[in-house]
Amino acid sequence: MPLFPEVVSAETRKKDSNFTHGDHRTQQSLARKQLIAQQRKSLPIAAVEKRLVDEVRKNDTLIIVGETGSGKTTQLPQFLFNAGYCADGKVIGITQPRRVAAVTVAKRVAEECNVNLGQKVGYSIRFEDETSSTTRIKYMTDGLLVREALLDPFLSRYSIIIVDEAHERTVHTDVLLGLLKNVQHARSQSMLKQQSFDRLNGKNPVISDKEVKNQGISGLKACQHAKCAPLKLVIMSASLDARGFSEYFGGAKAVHIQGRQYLVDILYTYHSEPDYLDATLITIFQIHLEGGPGDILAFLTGQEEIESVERLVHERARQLPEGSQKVLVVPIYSALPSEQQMNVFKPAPPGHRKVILATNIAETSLTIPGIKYVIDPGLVKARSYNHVTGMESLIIIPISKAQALQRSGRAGREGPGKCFRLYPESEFGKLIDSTVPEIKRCNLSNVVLQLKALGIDDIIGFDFMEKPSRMAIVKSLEQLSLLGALTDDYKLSDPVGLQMARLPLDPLYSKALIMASDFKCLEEMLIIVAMLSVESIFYFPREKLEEARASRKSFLSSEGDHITLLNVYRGATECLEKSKAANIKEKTVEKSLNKWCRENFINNRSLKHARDVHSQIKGHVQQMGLVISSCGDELVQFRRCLTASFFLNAALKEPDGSYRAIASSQNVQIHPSSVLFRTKPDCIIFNELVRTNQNYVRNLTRIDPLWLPELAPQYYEAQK
DNA sequence: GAGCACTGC
Repeated sequence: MPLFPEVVSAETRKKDSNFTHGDHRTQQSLARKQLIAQQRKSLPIAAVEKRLVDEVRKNDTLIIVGETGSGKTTQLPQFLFNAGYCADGKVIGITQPRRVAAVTVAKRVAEECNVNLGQKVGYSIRFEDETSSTTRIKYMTDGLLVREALLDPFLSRYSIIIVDEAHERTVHTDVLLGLLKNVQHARSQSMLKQQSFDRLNGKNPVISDKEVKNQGISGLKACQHAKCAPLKLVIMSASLDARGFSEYFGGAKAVHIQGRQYLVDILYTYHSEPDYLDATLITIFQIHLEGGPGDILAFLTGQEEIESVERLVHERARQLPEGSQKVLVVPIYSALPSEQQMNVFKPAPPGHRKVILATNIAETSLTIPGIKYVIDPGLVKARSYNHVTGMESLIIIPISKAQALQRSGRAGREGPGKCFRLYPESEFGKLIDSTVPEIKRCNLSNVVLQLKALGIDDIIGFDFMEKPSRMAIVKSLEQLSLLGALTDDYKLSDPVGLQMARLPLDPLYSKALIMASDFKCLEEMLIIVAMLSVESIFYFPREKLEEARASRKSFLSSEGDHITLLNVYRGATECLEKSKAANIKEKTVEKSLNKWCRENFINNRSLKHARDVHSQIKGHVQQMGLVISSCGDELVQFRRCLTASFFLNAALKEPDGSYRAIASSQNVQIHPSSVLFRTKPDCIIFNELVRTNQNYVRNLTRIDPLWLPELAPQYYEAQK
């Protein structure tokens, strides 16, 4: 029996790009069209089209609870388009928490509508905009829509905004929900004003400053003249409990759509397992020896666990009786280079069972075909943030009930499956219902800065679905003040605060760019900020650790990690320029860069990302009128600039070789990944403070302690 | 001597 997932498969995507003419092709494309029509008709949501459109018409805000496979993401926007919600050139916007989802869904819907991508149906994500003036159904990431609100506070081009996967509660989703609630209110107010004004046929309606403040929206005046029709909101969630969303939107109506998911048998252990890695290993082989065909997906918490279980599986597989089915172990986690990530999609060779060892990446981000068995130890590595110390930590915690459900669902995509929970059923009852929203677990500086830029001055009074603690907000306000982004009365400062809000970066990095303009090393800082904004540039595979280390030496700077990163970026640029000069095709240029990455143990995905960030940010700073100059070999100048920018993150060496972070008085160690791990200079500036097994600082540069009072007197003079 | 997962006009 076929299963039609909401997101198109890789095979479907391939067919998109291969579209050509010709008789055979025409026949194929006709068959494909029929298949699509058939698939659409058989989706659970197809039966309730009229009812859904009616509910949207009747309710300003509608909550849709849709299970996996209901087809809500691809179908609802088309229903609403057909119901006339794009009249007058208005757009239906659908937000997704992830880029790939926005792209693949948009491609699928364009195909279903039989249009080229970027025409009626398009998508917009960071670095990629596949939309045009004719786009009416627009898929995008939620973060992008928040950014868009900075330019158009009323989101005036949208008639409807659909927030998909709202149950994931990313920071962006939560900020967006608050923002949309404001915009919806403001737009219905503006409509009322407009209507009463039309009746009175007098002058322009006037809205007082007080009202602007009440609505917490800047630029309301700008919208007075343009007729802003009311904004419809649809919040889509996969969690079974819609109450939270409904309450937040003033008792909004919630409807439920059935999904299409095969039955998954849930099995629990009798007792708690003290060693979940060993339990995972035992279960893998129990399934392998006793279970029917089908691949196994085991959820582990990180790279280290995955690598160690991988070794253990290999060892034990050797002891399997002669002639029994073999095991193919495939690891997958975010930091793994993309070529190796792709291995999870390859089917196992004949006579093999595939065992996938994954982090949370396989919970929502990747859908791996062929999974029949899921092993779930019930744990996850999660980020938490201490607002008092500014310390981030990665801790292993129990998952939520919602996560357990999501994980087990991975076994029922293509047929009935089994999920082995490595804990007793009584433990399941003790799990929290859903994961704590990210907004309660992260540094809020960026959120606060963006809200300020949107004209919302009272952050503590802002109507978040779940309010972050007062302390968290106050700390962020303090940090932004220290960076000069806020005035004495906590308003956004001009130009520094405004410029910082415009840059899609951590506020600290935005400030560093502004500083670098004064220090005449903006060229270097652009590179550093881009490199610091991405994950793990260096790749250290366990089996080639020594080679990888030797390779990093060629980029190493004794001044620290920042200049080492600078050297890597320049090395890559040099490689690109060389192959460009050789006048070869663009594809070959890319290939030679990938080869360079492989040879130098650089993660090519991270480097590509850094290059994208670099070019985007460079565009922004140029627009802002900052001068991009280089300090050349005067790297002291650059290190002084790092000091002036990151003065809040300085640490001094203690007699025992550990460090004391000056601002928070915490005892920290240099992270072993730093090039200064052995050198241990007297005074350093760092970018990250992370607690794992110990308190670690990462991404550091050696500085002269005397630079601190000289370059950040506002902080270090007051400290004395 | 060590790196959950996402994301940004």
